Formats: sequence, structure tokens, C-alpha cells
Amino acid sequence: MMAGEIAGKEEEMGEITDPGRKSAGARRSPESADAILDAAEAVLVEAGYSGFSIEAVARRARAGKPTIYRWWPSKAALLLDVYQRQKRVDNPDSGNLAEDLVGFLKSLFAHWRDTSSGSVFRSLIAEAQSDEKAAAALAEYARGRRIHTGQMVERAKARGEVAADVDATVVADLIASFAWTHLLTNRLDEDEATLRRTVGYVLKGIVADDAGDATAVRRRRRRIIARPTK
Amino acid sequence: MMAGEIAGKEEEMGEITDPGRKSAGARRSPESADAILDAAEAVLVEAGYSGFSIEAVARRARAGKPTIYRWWPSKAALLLDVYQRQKRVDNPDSGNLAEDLVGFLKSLFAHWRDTSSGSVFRSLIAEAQSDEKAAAALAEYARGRRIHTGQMVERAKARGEVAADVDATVVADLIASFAWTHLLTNRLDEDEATLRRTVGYVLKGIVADDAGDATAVRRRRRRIIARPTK
DNA sequence: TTGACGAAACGGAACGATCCGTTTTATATG
DNA sequence: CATATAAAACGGATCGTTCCGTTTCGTCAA
Repeated sequence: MMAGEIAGKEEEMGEITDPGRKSAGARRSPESADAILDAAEAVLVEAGYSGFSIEAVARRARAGKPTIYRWWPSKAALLLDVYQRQKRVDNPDSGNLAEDLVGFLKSLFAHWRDTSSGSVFRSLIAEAQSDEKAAAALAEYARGRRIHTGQMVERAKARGEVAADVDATVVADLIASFAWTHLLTNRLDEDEATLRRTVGYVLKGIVADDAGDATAVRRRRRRIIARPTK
Repeated sequence: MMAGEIAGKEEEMGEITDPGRKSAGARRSPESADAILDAAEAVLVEAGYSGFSIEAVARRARAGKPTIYRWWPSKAALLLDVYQRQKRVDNPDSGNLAEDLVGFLKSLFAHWRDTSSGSVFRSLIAEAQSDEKAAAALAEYARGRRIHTGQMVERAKARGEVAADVDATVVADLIASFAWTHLLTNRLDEDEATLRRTVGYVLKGIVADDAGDATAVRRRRRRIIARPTK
């Protein structure tokens, strides 16, 4: 589309005013792009986020800095592309939401821990605190993931496992928040019992069963209270 | 007392035409420490995290860089002290956990949004991704806050509002995680309805009331499933 | 078809600015 | 005298940009 528009404009200019020859020139090198992305990942793995710089990536990739800046305006943009090219964690679909959510967290933590994706993503979050464009891109990405993760909840709603008025993206936000802070605070080795307990609290709540009349009244009114305001 | 002393000194210094502080001589200067912490906060507010540097803080505080490095080994350490000197958000104690948690989130979001503390804390989280000491300090701080926030849940347990076997720090972790990601993704303006809904999901869960026998059985077994494994 | 041409991309080098963490210098104070 | 301080300076690193020579590509004329 964009390239086609530019080509069209060039032809118009050629007909109207200037018989000069116009070449499209050299093409971008996919090999260079891949080498830069590979190098970015390698530098992050080997030198950590504090050792990550465009200079280091350029050196590692045997690429010119202007080449990197031509395609990626910032460190954050580069990190985002590195993260985007990495494999995504799938949503389990076991027919049971607790199993799905626990399985999802376990897979996500293992993925973040065992590959470079954890380092990439936490670096990206850090960059987003000082780079507005990165912050916008991260917010957009997070929005998409909330919808995707929320599909597990939507399926549970369709199965009648979860109340019909539950907002799946709010639940997904809770689960993702829990994962993010675990990543940011070096807790990707959380034990499964805690994951199960946490998921259990979200699914079944924490209110007491036998607290007495006050709680019983509260439970009878639960539907009303939880009714959406929008 | 302190402010009065400084005010007097400013008048004296104005007369002398020298804006610098008096040296405390062969003693540590509390004035310098305060000036540095004040400057750190001001630089962060005015220039954002991307404009925050030890160089800028030194310039602003009219302090030598060695002086800063003598007391704070890193940007993160400085940011942590800036955050620690700021007012803490109190735990509401209304006798109702939902109100307490919603009130807590509202206060925390407002605090982070309306003062520099939000900028400080998110910068600190970002620093913790590249500085191991900062990461350890942040983890320690987060641990303390989980216990503190968990007191709202402990009180609810004592009231019989929350099941006795609920781990208060896990609940606090969920709430804090939700807050952290809101801070990191520029969502401190979240509407109260969403806060209430989120807190509601944690307190009362999201499972369906009338899903049929499967859910009823699950509810009868809930106590067993939620039994702690440790 | 071949060769020349101009445009664009490339890697490497260099640039001026800024910051880093450290050392040096001059001054003030106990 | 010993110590802390602010200011200045230091060598090194990175930033984002410009410059340079070379390569690649599409176009055109012979």
C-alpha cells in the first residue's frame, strides 16, 4: 500500500515535469534485519539489560548504527520487535478454568524463565517508564493479551462454569498483573501450590462460608452487587 | 524548626551573594543530604525518568557527585530513599474488607498520581531490572508491604468475614500486583467501578452460582480444595 | 543484452554532547 | 590535623547523527 502509493507518485512526477530516470535504489536487507534482532537478543542474554545498548547491538550484528536507527527509532522499539518475534504462550483448553489458568501461569513463567523472553519483556517494561512511545506500544500489546487471555474465561462462561456477567478482561488483567510482578521481582520460580491458591482465590473468592447471617445475606445479594454498572 | 533555620540562612546568603550552602566541615551535612533528596525528586518531576541522572541531581542540589556516591551507590538507592521519605498510604479500617480494599486502591492511585511518588516508584521498578541491588531492595520492600496490606485481610479474618485458611499475603500480592501494573501502564485513572469489580472478584470469586450439580459439588468440596499444602 | 547512471542501503568511522564513576583541588570545620 | 564538601577535571562509554566509500538495485539507452 504505502510502497505502491510512493511508486504512483513517482510516475506522476516523471510524466509531468522531469524526464529523468528514477530508480528505486537498493533494497533493504532482510539478512541485516535478522542479524540485528538476533544480536539484540544475544546482547541482552549475555550482558543483561544494563549492558544492552544500540552500540553493543551494532557491534554484535556487524551493522551500522544508522542502519539500526533507520528501522528502529529506539531501544524499546527494537526490544519490542525481539519480543514479538518470539513464540507466544498458548492458552490451555482443558474444560476446567482453574486448570487452564494454573497451566497458563506455569507455562508463562517457564517460558519467561527458560528463554530470553523474560529478560526481553521486563526490559521492555523498564523502557516504557522513560519512553512514551514504548509505553503506548506496551499498553497496546497488553490490551491485546488481556483479550487473548480472557478467552479462557469466555470459554468457561460458555460452559456455565463462570457467571455470565463476569468481565473476562478484568480477570485476565488480574492474572496478568500477578505474572508481571512476578517477572519484575524475580519470582518466576513460584511454587505451584501458590499458583493454585491464587487462582483459587480469583475463581472461588475468599469470603467465609459460615460467617453467619451477615455473610449469608451478602451471598444472597451477590448477584445484585456484582451487576455491571456499564 | 528546620525550615526556620534554612530560611534564616537564605537571607544571610542572599546578602553575601553566595548561593552555596555553608560547609558542615568535618561532619556529614544533613543539609546536603536533604538538598540531594529534594533535588532528586525535583529532577524526576521536571525531566521525567529519562532525564534523571546523578549529574542532573548534583547540578540541581549544588552538590558534588562524590558526595552523592558516598552515600548512595546508585540511582536506584537514591530513588529508594526518595520514595521511603514520602508519606505512606494507610490501610482503611471500615469493618468491611471490600470497602477497605477499594479505598486502599483509590488512595494509592491518587497518591501515585497526584504526588511524585508514582514517578519515583515506577522509576525504581525500572532500575530494579538492571541493578541487582535495587532488585533485592525492591523485593524486600514489596515483602514488607504485602504483610502490611495483608493486615486488612487479617482483620477481616478475625471478623469472620474471610475464611480462616486464607493466606492474607497472597491476597495482598494480588491487590498490589493489580496496582503495580496500573502504575507501570499509565492507568492510575481507572474508574471506581472497575476497582470495585476487581475487588469483588477476589472476595467473592467468579464462579457461577447456578451452573448445576457440578458447581454445587465443587462448592461443597471447596474447603478441601483450598486446604493449604504447607 | 549489456553497460552506464542515479538512488538507496549498507558497514565503518567520526563527530559533539552527555553521562558515568572516579580523582584532584581548594575550602571550611571540629 | 583529619574529614567532609563543592567544584573541576579526568578517561571511558554511549547517544544520535553525519560523513564516506562501497554495494545493490531499477531504469534507460545503445
